[in-house]
Amino acid sequence: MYALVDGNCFYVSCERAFQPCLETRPVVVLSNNDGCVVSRSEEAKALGIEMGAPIHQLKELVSKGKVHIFSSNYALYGDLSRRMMSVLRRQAPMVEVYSIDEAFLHFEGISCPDWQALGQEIRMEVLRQVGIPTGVGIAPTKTLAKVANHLAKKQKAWGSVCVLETPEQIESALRSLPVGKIWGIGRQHEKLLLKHHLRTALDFTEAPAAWVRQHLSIVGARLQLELQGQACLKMETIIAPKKNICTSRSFGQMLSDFKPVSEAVANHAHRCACKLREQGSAAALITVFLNTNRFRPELPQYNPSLTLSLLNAGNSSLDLVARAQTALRAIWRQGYAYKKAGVIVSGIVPEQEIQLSFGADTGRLEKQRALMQTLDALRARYGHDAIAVATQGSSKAWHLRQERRSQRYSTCWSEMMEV
DNA sequence: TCTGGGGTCCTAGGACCC
DNA sequence: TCTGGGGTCCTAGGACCC
Repeated sequence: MYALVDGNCFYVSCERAFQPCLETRPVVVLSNNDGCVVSRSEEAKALGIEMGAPIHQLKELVSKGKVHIFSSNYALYGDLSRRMMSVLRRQAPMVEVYSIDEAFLHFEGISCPDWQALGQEIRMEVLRQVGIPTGVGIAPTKTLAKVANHLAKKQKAWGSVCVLETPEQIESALRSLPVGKIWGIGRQHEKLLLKHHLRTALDFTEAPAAWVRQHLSIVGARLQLELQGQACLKMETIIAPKKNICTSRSFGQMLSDFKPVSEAVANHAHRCACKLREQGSAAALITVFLNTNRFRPELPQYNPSLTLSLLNAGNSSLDLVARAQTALRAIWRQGYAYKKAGVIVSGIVPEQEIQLSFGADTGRLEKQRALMQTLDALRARYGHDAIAVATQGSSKAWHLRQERRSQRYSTCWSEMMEV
């Protein structure tokens, strides 16, 4: 059996873990730049606040003090996520961390007389040790565990745990689930399935396999088998290195001058280089892109991007920042109000397998590697911003809005809660 | 006042090889 | 009457996920 455990409105629950007085209040957490709603408490949903709603649509509720608002605090959420995962690792022989707030547990070869009780125990353990309420779905395949988890959240009477074990339980669950709610069926496929009168997960499960294969590709075929109880999706317990890495941010305000945009791009390139070194990779390609504000169609729009190759695949912050600056200068046009910039690195290879160009300056590359090791050691000891490439600047004109961030209670000495 | 930031996988089609 | 039969690699675009 597989279990899917996920944190209820995870970011909101992280905030509540340190401010229990918000337990029964409407609470939302905003995206980066305090842009739109990315997490809502049940009470906030009841007020009609939609997922993804831009904050300016909430102004009335906010001014009347009807909803508590937080900027996102990824240091806090990341840390509570790690703690939640470590509790889960003690509950099951095999754990796959699927996202910041979800994990699959696999009980291979284990027969349990009472899955419902086990689910409750897992729930209580996470709640007791981390303070995060969760929902638990247990079933014979990952996709069915997702279905069970969905039902666990909907049916409060089940105590946030739902077990689908017998064919009767599975069939009745699938009958109650709209086809678009299946994990792996998105908007486009939902539209197609509805057009062919497949309205519930059960309809989809019983559709002719050849038809599914033809219209929804191998992915849909697997999905169907999973819903029929045949496990096709494996547990992925080792984290594979990323094949693309992107760092991008909207600016706190629109920017028309080169300098602050160039500082932002330098910061993003440096972050990409750090992420590459963290996973022991190097990149052969770097892309820089800019966006004007797409929500202001009356302003001139310009959304350029340029990909450059590196002479040798690398992960040095200095090299990547320099190459990103070259790309930025090539696409930069004066006269636009820019809203966002980003850097993507791709063509990723393991650090030890870099194919050097003919006549590469290996002495210099060796020096750069040593320098980056020192830089990373300083960052580890004194914080991410302890040392920077000069091009990153210090004006911070491009920085995010973040007006309502809570304290980094669990990762920062100076922000620890005092009792 | 004023809309986020990441990722993956699959397929079709073009270009190439013998 | 009527034009072979295999392959690989790369990329763009579309679908999906959190």
